[in-house]
Amino acid sequence: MNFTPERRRVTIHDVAREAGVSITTVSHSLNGKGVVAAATRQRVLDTAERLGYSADAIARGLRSNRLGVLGLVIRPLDTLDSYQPVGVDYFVRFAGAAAVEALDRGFGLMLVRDPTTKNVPGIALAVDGFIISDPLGHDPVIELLQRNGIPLVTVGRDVDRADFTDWLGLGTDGDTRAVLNHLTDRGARRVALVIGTDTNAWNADSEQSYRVWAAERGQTAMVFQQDETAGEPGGEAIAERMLTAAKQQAVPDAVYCLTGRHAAGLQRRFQLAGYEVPADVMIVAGSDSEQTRNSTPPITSIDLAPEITAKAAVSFLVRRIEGDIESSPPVIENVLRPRQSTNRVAVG
Amino acid sequence: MNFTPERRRVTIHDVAREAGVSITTVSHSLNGKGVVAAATRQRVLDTAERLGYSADAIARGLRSNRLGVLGLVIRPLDTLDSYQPVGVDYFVRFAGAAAVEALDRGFGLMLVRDPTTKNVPGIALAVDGFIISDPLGHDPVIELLQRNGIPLVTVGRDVDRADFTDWLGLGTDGDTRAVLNHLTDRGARRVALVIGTDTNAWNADSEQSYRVWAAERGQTAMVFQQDETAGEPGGEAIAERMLTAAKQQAVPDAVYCLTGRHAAGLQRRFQLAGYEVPADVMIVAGSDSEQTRNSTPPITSIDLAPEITAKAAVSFLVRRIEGDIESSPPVIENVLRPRQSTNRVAVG
DNA sequence: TTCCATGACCAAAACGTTTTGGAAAAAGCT
DNA sequence: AGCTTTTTCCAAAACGTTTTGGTCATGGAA
Repeated sequence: MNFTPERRRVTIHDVAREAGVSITTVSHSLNGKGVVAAATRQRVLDTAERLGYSADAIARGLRSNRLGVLGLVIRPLDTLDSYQPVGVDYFVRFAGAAAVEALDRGFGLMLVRDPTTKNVPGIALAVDGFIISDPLGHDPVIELLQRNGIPLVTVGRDVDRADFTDWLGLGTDGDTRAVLNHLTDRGARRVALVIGTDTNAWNADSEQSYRVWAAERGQTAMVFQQDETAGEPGGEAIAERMLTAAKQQAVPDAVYCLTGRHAAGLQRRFQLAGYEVPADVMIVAGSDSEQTRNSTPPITSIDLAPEITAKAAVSFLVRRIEGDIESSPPVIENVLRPRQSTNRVAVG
Repeated sequence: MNFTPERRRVTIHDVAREAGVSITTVSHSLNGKGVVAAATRQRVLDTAERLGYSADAIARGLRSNRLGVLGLVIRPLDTLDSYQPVGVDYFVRFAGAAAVEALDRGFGLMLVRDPTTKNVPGIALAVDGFIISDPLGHDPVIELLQRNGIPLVTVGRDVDRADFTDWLGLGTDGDTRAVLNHLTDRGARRVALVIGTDTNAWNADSEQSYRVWAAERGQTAMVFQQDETAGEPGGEAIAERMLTAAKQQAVPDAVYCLTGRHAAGLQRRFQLAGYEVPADVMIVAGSDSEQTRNSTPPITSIDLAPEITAKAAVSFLVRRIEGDIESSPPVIENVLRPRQSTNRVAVG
């Protein structure tokens, strides 16, 4: 036995007829809009309750241009081309938290892949607003949404779009300095940085902060780049390059990898070459993940707190949708989780 | 500078005016519905393209009762009350894969929390259909959706609703037998089962299959139950109970825990008591997760292949929505990943 | 009494589509 | 030519709301 019953909703007309009033009065009573006598209003409310009426979201959406749905685009997943990157729990946690927060505010949350591609459902452009996580430089998605007048908020700014200010900072500068200071506190002298290749703010700002920090200390900057999709083998490859440096002097005694997978692979390769972690080289990851938690030794990481970021993003977007032009985006605070990979006492 | 431009869409009327035809003709041309001269049709298509027209999903939804959105409710997450259960990647992968598959079929995917609760956005009941993952017994969500005539498909059946047949099997019986046979092949004599407390098909069917299997072999069934939310400590607690059994005879030499977190905790507690894994006791988990992969030793698990299940669920639901009453749900095949926790040679 | 507020309600328009039931023009047939 | 069929198009209805611009009493102020 299968159920595909007649889809007959109880409409506002039914309530109006039953309560002996016009649909206007029903609408007003339910939404507290017009002026309606208390007694009448109560009668309408009761019959609506009795009939199990609730306004059709689509019809309402058509009339009031407000669907009650937020769109979420996670750009790194678009480029990763797989939505199941094993061990990367940041985005999942982000999406889950965003969904819950949206629900709490009376919105649904729709996951959407790059809406500039063909075959994207029309509904994508009908949502009330978008959260774009980690946009690329000159991101065409932002372009498209702006052209359609759809409110949007990004998590991490578009590095090539200085005039767009509705973004939440990721606290990248603070994080980077926290990591670098943590490392030098433990005696690191030559800290290298490994970033990804996506043109997003996380990569760009981390590099920028690192270079400034290095310059302040008169240290030569050592920046390596590796594709986000390369995973642990990508980390190994970078380690390979570091180890085969021309002069032994140039081999770093601490490495800050933004992604956890690079960090895990890199640490393994260093160990294979006979380096002790943390004694000979210390490792830090910019994003906590399964790999950082479970490497041997466990890798010190920034816990990116996607739940907090997601909540903030939803709340910020909702304010924008509701016409709050002023409120400025909150600043996200992340926390450094020291683990064994940097558990070394400072050397005078 | 903030962008909240006027949200003025180009409508079907604009296209009609520009092309010098009626809106009927535009609609027909675009949807290939009526009969329209090839030349006219092309002209309409061109102007639509030129004006960047695309039909408003809401208006279309109102008229044709079809929004282009699927709803996804993951019941275990409703009971877990947190959407960020660390280490549980099954549902994230499920949601991601479902979103992608839905997109490929021209649908959006909306994450929804238990829609029977208050404060759920009206849009939830306006979607074209629902996927309910792991429904509870007599699940009120199913009840609600059926009352509203919304097509739905469940992943894992509602154990208390025999008349509802639109569900995808999880292959639980096959999985259970595969695990149990794997264990006896390696010499297990007293296999215990640890299930959760949710009244879903996974728990129920696993227990059922286990009991039948035990009866077939004349083995006394040892079934333990532990709350899903209890996590690793919950697994430790169960191990505690096993170890303090009245007679030493009753201590199992192999344990099949459905959830990875129970398995990890249980294994740790056994090791603490001086048991060697897999020599003294073998452990298997019914759901691969971070904990099973990274325990010491790594725990043999069923890889639940959420991507395949999700794809199948979406495809099944879409067929239902499109009125295909016949097609019967596909059967999911999962795979057992042997790891060190059962790496023992059989004892004659 | 006349006038003007005010309170309570409602008819109709509007939102942007799809679809129904034609109508007008063209073509074919006898 | 007269009739029927086919082709091509369109006006209007419908989907279920919200909102606009009223109408009609009622009551108080002049």
